[in-house]
Amino acid sequence: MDPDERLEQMTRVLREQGCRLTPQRLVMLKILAQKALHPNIEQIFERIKTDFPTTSLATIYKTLSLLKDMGEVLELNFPHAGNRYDGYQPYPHPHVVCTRCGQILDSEFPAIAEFSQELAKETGYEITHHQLTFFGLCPKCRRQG
Amino acid sequence: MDPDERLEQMTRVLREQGCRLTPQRLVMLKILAQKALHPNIEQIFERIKTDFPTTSLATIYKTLSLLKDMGEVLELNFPHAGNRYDGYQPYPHPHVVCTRCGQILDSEFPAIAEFSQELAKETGYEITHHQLTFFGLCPKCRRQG
DNA sequence: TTGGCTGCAAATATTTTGCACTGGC
DNA sequence: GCCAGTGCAAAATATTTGCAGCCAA
Repeated sequence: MDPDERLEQMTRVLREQGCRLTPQRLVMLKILAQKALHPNIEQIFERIKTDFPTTSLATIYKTLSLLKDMGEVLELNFPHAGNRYDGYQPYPHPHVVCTRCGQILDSEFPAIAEFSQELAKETGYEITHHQLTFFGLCPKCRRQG
Repeated sequence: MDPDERLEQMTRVLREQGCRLTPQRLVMLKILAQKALHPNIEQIFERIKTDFPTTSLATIYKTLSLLKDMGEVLELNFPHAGNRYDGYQPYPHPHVVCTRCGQILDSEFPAIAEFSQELAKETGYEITHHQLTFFGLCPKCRRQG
């Protein structure tokens, strides 16, 4: 899917849920719909402030929380790179994180879905989602010692 | 391995690294060496305070940081259950977390080691560790709606 | 004996909350 | 015009740092 398509999809869902599409939110959705960006709160904040200088962090937090609850944004918890957000692929998929520079790659590992089902059967848990992250050094940071 | 064995192992490593084994640390190691406990900072703090009421959180944080750096404790980052710590199995392994009550199960998924190597080859990353977590409801919380 | 460890307090960092005002629908 | 959304400030959390005194080795 194209990021523009995804943006349109997100705006549609927001409207359908009876949420308002403020200009601030539109900028935010544009950022989140980008492919392979994985921005953190601060990056979203800085970007929105270029268009709307009075925007507050609280608004970012509130809207992210809304989008998370609607399943339109995936929150990624990376101890080395802070929380990141992905609205382009808002479903679980593996990530590779550079613990030095914070670069993030997307990946996929189909076998995990099957394992998740086995695990649910084994443990009696109702498993709703998962998070798989690989940590290490990206090629660039490896070269820099 | 037995938790007692693991405890002995941890104390040995600490000594070998030239670190001091204070009574506070011994209590802390005993907690961390337990199997399937996965305590958070607060739980460690409360437990140590029963023996040493003047213990401060800063000490807990400092010692945990030390143990993490030595690879003797694994830090688990769970958005729903706060950071947890595992000194019994201080190497990556999957966890199943109940998002309601915070219960945590250990698991294992051997296929992931192979995938990690493939990923390293594919991406050029030097992958050092990973974290795989499944989120959902435990049997008990499922029954409670 | 002594340098790492502890504990207190203060500084940081991060996220949440309350509330009056604003503007999308 | 209504009420969800915004923005400011303050509060609540979470983690780190500095330093004086203590004690395990």
